[in-house]
Amino acid sequence: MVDTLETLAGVLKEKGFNVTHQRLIIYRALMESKDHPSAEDIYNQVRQTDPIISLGTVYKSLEMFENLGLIQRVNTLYHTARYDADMSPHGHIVCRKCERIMDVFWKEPPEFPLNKSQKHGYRIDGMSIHYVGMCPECQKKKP
Amino acid sequence: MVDTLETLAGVLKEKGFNVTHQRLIIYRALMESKDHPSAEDIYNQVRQTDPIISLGTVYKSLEMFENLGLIQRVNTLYHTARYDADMSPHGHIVCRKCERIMDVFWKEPPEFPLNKSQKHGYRIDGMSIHYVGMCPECQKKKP
DNA sequence: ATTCTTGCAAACGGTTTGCACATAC
DNA sequence: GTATGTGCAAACCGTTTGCAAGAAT
Repeated sequence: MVDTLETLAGVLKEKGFNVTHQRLIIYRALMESKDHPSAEDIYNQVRQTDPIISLGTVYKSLEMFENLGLIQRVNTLYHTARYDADMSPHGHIVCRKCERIMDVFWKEPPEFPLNKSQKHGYRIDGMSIHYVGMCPECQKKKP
Repeated sequence: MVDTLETLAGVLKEKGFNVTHQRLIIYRALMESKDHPSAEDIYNQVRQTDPIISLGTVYKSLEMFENLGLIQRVNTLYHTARYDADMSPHGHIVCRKCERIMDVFWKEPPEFPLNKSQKHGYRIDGMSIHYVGMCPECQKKKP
């Protein structure tokens, strides 16, 4: 996560990309969100202040931020991609019913280094830990 | 993973589902595959012996097997769902370029019990560990 | 002035759905 | 004979793409 929008602007400039109003508000919406929103969630959020922004722009900006390593997509088993501006090491718990996602933090983030044979020749760039379960609200509902 | 197709038939009967030719060959195709195929991969495989099977049936059967806990969907960040008949605890390495998936086994499969505050009230049903990287073939290609 | 970016709308692709016919039991 | 499952095709929906108009530098 970039600490401030000024830092985002710095990264964009440094890489030769323009600093646009849309990129700033999209990044801010994700940074201020705590519930791992989808592209459409972000779109609905930013539309409140910029009613003519397009969903396509949201997708293009999110893809760019991800390529720059500023945000991550969260791994779920479901149809819709979810995003997270928090790049510190942490896991996720996903509700199998409503797909709500919560963060899991550890005092010491777990590490699972792989040995040579486990790597199968891959270069490893990252690791994620992911729990599946049911959130408190969905546990109360009838099946 | 169910050891044999006879066991699959047993599970289906026990739950009140019919044992059909299609379900048997779909499960077998997945069980015998080592590369975490997509629904369409499985469809192309079973079509070789049963040319009039439909892709819809493949999807419906896979969903049923997943609900019965006989197979799992593999967590990738990409558009297409991938399936695995191996239900023993293991992780996956996914190539960010070609999306090839390899298994990761440990002598002692890692466990990460969560404490009360980490669970956020969720009931936890499972955990998965997931590496992102680049496979040997894609490392050789130019970007 | 030039390059990059946006908004729009159509296209795309994996998945789901509805239903008449077929199959398992 | 009845309930369940299949094949087919259309619908669905999140995402991507192409391009003319607009904004950033």
